[in-house]
Amino acid sequence: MENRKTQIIDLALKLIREKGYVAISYDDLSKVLGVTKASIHYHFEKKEDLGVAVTERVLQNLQDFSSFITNSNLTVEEKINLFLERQIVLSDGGICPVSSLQSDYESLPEQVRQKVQEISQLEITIIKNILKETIKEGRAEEIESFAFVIVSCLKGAIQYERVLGMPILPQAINEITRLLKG
Amino acid sequence: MENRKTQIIDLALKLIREKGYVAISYDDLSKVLGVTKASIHYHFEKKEDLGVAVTERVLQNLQDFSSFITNSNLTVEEKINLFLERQIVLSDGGICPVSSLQSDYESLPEQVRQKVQEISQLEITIIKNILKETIKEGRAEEIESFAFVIVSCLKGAIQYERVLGMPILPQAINEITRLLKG
DNA sequence: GTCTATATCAAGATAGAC
DNA sequence: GTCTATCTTGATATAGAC
Repeated sequence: MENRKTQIIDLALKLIREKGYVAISYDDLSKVLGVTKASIHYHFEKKEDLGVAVTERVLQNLQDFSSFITNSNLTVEEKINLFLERQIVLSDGGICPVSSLQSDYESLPEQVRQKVQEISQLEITIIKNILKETIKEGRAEEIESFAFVIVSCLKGAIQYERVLGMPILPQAINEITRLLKG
Repeated sequence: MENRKTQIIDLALKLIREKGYVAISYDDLSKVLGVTKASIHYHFEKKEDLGVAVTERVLQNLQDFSSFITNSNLTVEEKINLFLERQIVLSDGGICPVSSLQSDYESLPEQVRQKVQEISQLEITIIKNILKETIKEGRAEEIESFAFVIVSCLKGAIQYERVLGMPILPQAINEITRLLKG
């Protein structure tokens, strides 16, 4: 069942955003899906295989977003807003999957690590390319630094938001928007 | 041996910054220290006890830093620089312990969670209090938002730095400093 | 493709000797 | 205070029936 495979990836992604890659088990997955552990092992022989599938999904989503932004006729402001608001969606019901995987980085299997690297790099590239349009006169290093600030800030804010139970991400986004205008 | 207890906390903190709370085991600790698992269990009966000890250490460090800043005659700029540079030290050889514990939040025992909450709150309070001095005319919400941005950004930058192997934290700090002046 | 059953291993934890 | 020994549980993983 190809659908079951998708279902497992969906659930794994959700649980990784809640508890992290290390903390989730085939038992967690099988109980929620109402199947046996062995059934999950059929679709993803090793946990590493599941990790690769999940990170490929995350990378694919990001690549799709990147293409959409690049091929769109949106203004720079609209592109930035989309990028920022995407983080709100991605943080619903957990932390950002990228942050979760970054935290577990040292414990990740090699193939999964490489995917996380690709994803992290692409996130920065996307916002860097958007910023290039807005600050045409800006020096390359300044654009890069600002891209680092934006991406880092979004990810960090989601962490504090979950722990403190306060709307920190929206406030951080407001502040970033203000800084970009001013 | 009271010294052994300290030694265990030191090592646990180091490994949590590398691999996270969930991923470390009594076996990891015992192997590095050259003692048995049972010996670690003597000092910290349950993993939760060790987690509490580690987070108490982190909280204590932060409270000491807070007192030092409050009772000092430093300028606002110097205080901010100290706060920022402290993150560089804390990120040496792993990610920030606070980020690591935040990522594992859903898997933490209740007592440890509460400590992580306290720590996260105190970090924000410290930078908020510093900012209050510099922007006397600033509205409270603006100061709060900017505090969120600074703290979130520092934590996120450390994550990207480790994954991408680039000096992202220094660049982010430069950018924050620039924003505060401009 | 999903199941039962089971193997293997590591983790958290405890009892009791020294 | 540290050890050996052991227990329990849960996790990854495999074999083979249906």
